[in-house]
Amino acid sequence: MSQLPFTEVFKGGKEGRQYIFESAAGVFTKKGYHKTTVEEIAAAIGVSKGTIYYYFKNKEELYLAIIREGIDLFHEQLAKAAQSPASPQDKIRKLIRGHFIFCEKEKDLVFLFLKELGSTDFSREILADMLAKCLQVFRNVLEEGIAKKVFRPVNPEIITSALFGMLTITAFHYLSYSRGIPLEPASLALEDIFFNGICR
Amino acid sequence: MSQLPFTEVFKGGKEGRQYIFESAAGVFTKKGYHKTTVEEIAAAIGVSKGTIYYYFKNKEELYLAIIREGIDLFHEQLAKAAQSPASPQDKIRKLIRGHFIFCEKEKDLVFLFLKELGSTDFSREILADMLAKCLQVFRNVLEEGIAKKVFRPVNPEIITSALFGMLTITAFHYLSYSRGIPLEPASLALEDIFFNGICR
Amino acid sequence: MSQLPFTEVFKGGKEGRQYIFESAAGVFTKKGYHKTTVEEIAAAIGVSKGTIYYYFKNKEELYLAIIREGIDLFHEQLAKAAQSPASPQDKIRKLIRGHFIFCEKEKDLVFLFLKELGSTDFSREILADMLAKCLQVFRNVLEEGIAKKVFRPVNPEIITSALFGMLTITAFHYLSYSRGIPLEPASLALEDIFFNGICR
Amino acid sequence: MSQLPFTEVFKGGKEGRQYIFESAAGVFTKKGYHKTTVEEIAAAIGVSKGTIYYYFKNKEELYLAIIREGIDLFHEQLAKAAQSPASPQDKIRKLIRGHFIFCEKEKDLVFLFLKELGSTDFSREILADMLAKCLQVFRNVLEEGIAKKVFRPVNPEIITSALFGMLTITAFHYLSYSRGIPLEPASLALEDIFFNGICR
DNA sequence: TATGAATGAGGCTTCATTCAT
DNA sequence: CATGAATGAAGCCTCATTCAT
Repeated sequence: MSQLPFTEVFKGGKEGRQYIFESAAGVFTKKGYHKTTVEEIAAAIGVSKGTIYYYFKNKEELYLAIIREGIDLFHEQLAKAAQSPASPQDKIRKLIRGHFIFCEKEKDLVFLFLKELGSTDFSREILADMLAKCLQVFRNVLEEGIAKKVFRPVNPEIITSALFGMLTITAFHYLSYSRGIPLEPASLALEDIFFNGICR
Repeated sequence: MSQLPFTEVFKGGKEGRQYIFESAAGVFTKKGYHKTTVEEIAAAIGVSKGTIYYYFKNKEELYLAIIREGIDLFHEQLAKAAQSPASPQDKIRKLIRGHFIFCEKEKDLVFLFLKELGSTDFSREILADMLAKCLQVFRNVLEEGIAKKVFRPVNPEIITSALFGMLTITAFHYLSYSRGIPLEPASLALEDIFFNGICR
Repeated sequence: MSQLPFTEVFKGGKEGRQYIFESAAGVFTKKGYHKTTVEEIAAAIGVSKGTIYYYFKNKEELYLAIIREGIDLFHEQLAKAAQSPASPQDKIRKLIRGHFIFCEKEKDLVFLFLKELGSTDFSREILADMLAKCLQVFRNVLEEGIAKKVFRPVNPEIITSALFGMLTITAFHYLSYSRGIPLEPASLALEDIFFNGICR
Repeated sequence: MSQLPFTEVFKGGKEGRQYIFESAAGVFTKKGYHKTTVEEIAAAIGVSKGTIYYYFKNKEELYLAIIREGIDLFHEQLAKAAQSPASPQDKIRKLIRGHFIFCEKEKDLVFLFLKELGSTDFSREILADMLAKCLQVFRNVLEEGIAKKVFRPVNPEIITSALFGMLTITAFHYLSYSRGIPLEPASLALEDIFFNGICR
């Protein structure tokens, strides 16, 4: 049974619900929500179908729990990058690298997120969470830089989503072709553009 | 650009095409691929279920046709913006506005695209199409600007996806909260950042 | 495929819904609601499971339709007996015989009704219908007799349910042991008791 | 009369028995046999699911035990009413009141009985018990009255079920609309009809 | 004696797809 | 060209029952 990287975050006895939770994530990310059957999840974990329903109300609840957990993990990584007592620029640099590293490591999860972004199914409020929580980390750094006058007084909402979009889509661009993200060149290029712009 | 088979049946020409988009695409977007039934699509278009299968091999082909058609439409808009005999900077400006205008107008399609981006289902090669065709428009302008030395010699692949991501995620950010995109402020802000960067 | 007697009431082409309706009744009455599977119904009719759902929203709707129809049939029989231009006593006599005849002929249906009487499942309002509509027929005759002073001025609500109970439970008593109802003796005995009482 | 195995566990004796009735029987009655889960019963009683299976072979046996116990309780009440050294008429009067009082007090059980009456499931022989044991009480009184020539020489089988039906359905009529049974008026009315008939 | 985690058979329902008309 | 009745495979979920502790 494959373990997703991000499952490492759960330490201690993998009892019941937790155990299912982690294993199911792998299956869901590999095949997507609809193509994954509860039977497959059960088989992958090595328990019976009934056991899934003993711990989770239904397939959807299990799925949402995984999404939510993944977002928390992502947020955690970003927050860590932004917490250092560095300059705003350096924080941005760390966020860029942290973002790429997370995307590379949790590729499956990232695809899952992207799918949910456009979803009208049920996880729209999850999306709100994600944009709210994770974008906020970027925004805080931006606003700090503006306050410290190292950044120009831009509209923080717009520029936050712009920065986040640069990173996300670039990461996705590489990942979707199963190429690795060229961590240093890409990070440097995006820093450069974001800080200095493309014009001479 | 391919015409959907029964486009002409309904009012003919452009109108028929619009008709299809506003019905089938709308339904798919509102409920997602899996939650949308062929029956609903048929009802939305105003034909019977059998008719769908008369023109399309199956649900998936219909869906892909819509995606493809939407991408074509998007590409068309971008290409138009890039064709003008303007400076690279002005072309970028036009692309930014064109991107936002399209996203605002074809909101449903945009959500559909996003959903597909993360898909493991079947439309991965569609995604390739999209990124290839549409990103190429941006890339051509970038490379033109670099060649003309109005832009710095950046890595075109990375910066193209960065620019595209800025636009896409910003548009999505506004649309997902059902706010309209603030066309002029957002366009100006993104131009400014992309051209000049955030640092003083 | 067995035909319930009461299905004779439906003349004309047994199309779709009607056809399923009638055949399903037989299966339901033989095994009861819960022990009857949709698969069995489909098999009994000779159609596929999907066809059931093409015509009925779900198992329950199919069942309720059958119950409702049966009650209507019962009410119809009673109403006919009460419509004759006879004396109240004669109408009572006819109602008694009509009740017994119906119970004998539609034994399966009667058991179905009884089961529903005590049900808390979903058909409680059906029960209300039944008691309201069918008891009303008895009550009208009673009140007519009271008005014409051939009956004593009893409480119509109580005596109606009493008369109805005499008939129903007596019929049930015989049917539940798979004995036929002794039509004439039983009818005469109940008439006699109801009209004259047991005391000398 | 059998004691439910774990009756004594809970408060012991009569109270324990009441406890069982008010919990298990109550749950069964509120939701019906099939819609009641063993888990709910266990929760209502305040034990774990396993405990149910420690004392009862399966759900059905538990259910039948409750039915049987209820019938015993009912029979007990009737027998008490019929044991007094009163006249046959007075015994009938007492049976009528006893019947109503029981129905009012054990409303849940009565609904349960009614449901079983129409059942094709498994408790058909329970029904036989009930009709046999309880009807016999009425019948004994009737035959005593006939022998003593205070009642006319009617067919005891038919008239027993008739009397029983009058009471049962009238009680049910009131209970099913959640109205209380009007004890005195209803008792008097049924006595009157049963003794004297409706005709002048 | 009591528990509750685990099971797995079985039921209901959905819906993409076909095909005779 | 167009229909819509009919299908049946496939999936989700329930819940009575078991058993190790």
